[in-house]
Amino acid sequence: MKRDLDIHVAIIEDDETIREGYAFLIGNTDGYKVVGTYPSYEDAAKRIVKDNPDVILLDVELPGISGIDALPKLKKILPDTHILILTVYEQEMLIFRALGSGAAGYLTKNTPADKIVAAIHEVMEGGGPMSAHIARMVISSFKRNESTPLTRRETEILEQIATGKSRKRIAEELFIDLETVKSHIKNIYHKLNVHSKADAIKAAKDNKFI
Amino acid sequence: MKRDLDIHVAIIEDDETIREGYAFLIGNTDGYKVVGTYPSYEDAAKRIVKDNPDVILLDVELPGISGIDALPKLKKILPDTHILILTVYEQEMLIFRALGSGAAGYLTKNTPADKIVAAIHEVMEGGGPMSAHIARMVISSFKRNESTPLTRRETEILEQIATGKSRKRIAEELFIDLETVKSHIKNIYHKLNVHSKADAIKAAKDNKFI
DNA sequence: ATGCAAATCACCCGCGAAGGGGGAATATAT
DNA sequence: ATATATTCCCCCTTCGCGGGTGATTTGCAT
Repeated sequence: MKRDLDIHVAIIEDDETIREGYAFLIGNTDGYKVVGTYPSYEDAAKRIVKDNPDVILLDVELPGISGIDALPKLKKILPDTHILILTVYEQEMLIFRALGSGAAGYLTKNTPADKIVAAIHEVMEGGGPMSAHIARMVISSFKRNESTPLTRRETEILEQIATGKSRKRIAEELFIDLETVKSHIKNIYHKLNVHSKADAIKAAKDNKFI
Repeated sequence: MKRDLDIHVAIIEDDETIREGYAFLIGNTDGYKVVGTYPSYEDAAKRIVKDNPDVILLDVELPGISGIDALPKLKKILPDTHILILTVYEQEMLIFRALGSGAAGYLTKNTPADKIVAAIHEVMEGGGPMSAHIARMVISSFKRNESTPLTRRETEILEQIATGKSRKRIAEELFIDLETVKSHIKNIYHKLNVHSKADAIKAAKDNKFI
């Protein structure tokens, strides 16, 4: 029984077996209705607006335009539709690009069918479903390196430098003398073994000191 | 039956009812052993190293030293122990501070008991369990504003500026003339209505253009 | 109490970078 | 065709940046 209260789901996935498998599973779950399945972004573009899904399951490895590149385009034509990435890839770059482009969640393809249905529900409730390993990568992207060679003040000043502020402005905002700031910066450069703002920022970011 | 193969769990939580409730639930789950329960960080500090838990459930609202401040201290004395934050608060600042200090996951207290046990297991398997709403906040922290007034090239150059690179260096790395970079920066400043690097970076970051 | 690290301030130098004004020639879409 | 993006060119002044060498004070730990 399909009703209008159902969550409308669309699937963009090139592998027919997987695509129809998901469609069958989701379509036969109470409360869900599959309004469209497409083998590529190009195919989806033609019909997805009038199919008007609430949630799109999007594969990243698609022929033609990749899922990652399709994501911002889909968000543009369907701004209120939630997009769930579904992929075998767990590369950091892909994950962060997808999330930056407005993906609502990121699942790996080994996710069991019931978990995918649960994820769709979670997305509709304002959640952000992620596979365990993905969540770990996302969390560790926040983690700072606690064994920094920099002192508290040095770290603080380096953070200010990273916002593009001049030494003078940093001095004013920290209520210390310009010479003090210069002194700290010199010490930072020595510790990080660099000779410029840009290199210090890069070194610090690479090592998660800031 | 408690064995050495069990996952050793410690609980730091000031509310005795909640603390003992969790301890009972986890302790009576096969495969888990509660090795310590403490009402505060100060109490935990005395015994937690020899109790040597695999996972700590950490409340944020503790008397004395808060859970957030306790987190880096705990990571220092037990570097290989996973810490799960358990709280009623869903403030962005708290969440990101906790994750930045090395929390392995972040659960809200309305999480059902079986989900908490599942989260502990997930942590041990290298996952990063989060409550749905938390995960959403974490994900949206990555999301860029797609309606930027800046062109692609301008965004690209502004990103380079935000890394502290000089205009000359940016020109070299993008294989364009210094004058072109200057031109782009002038346009960026006009569009963002600012008159300095620092203000441009701030404006762009506030609006998630970069 | 003594010692060390952290944080503060001082004055030197040379050079390049930053910010702002003007204009103009090519793409590249739509 | 027209707009926008991207590229390049010239002018100008001010100020910031990187580096050298030093001193002082504060606070924490042994």
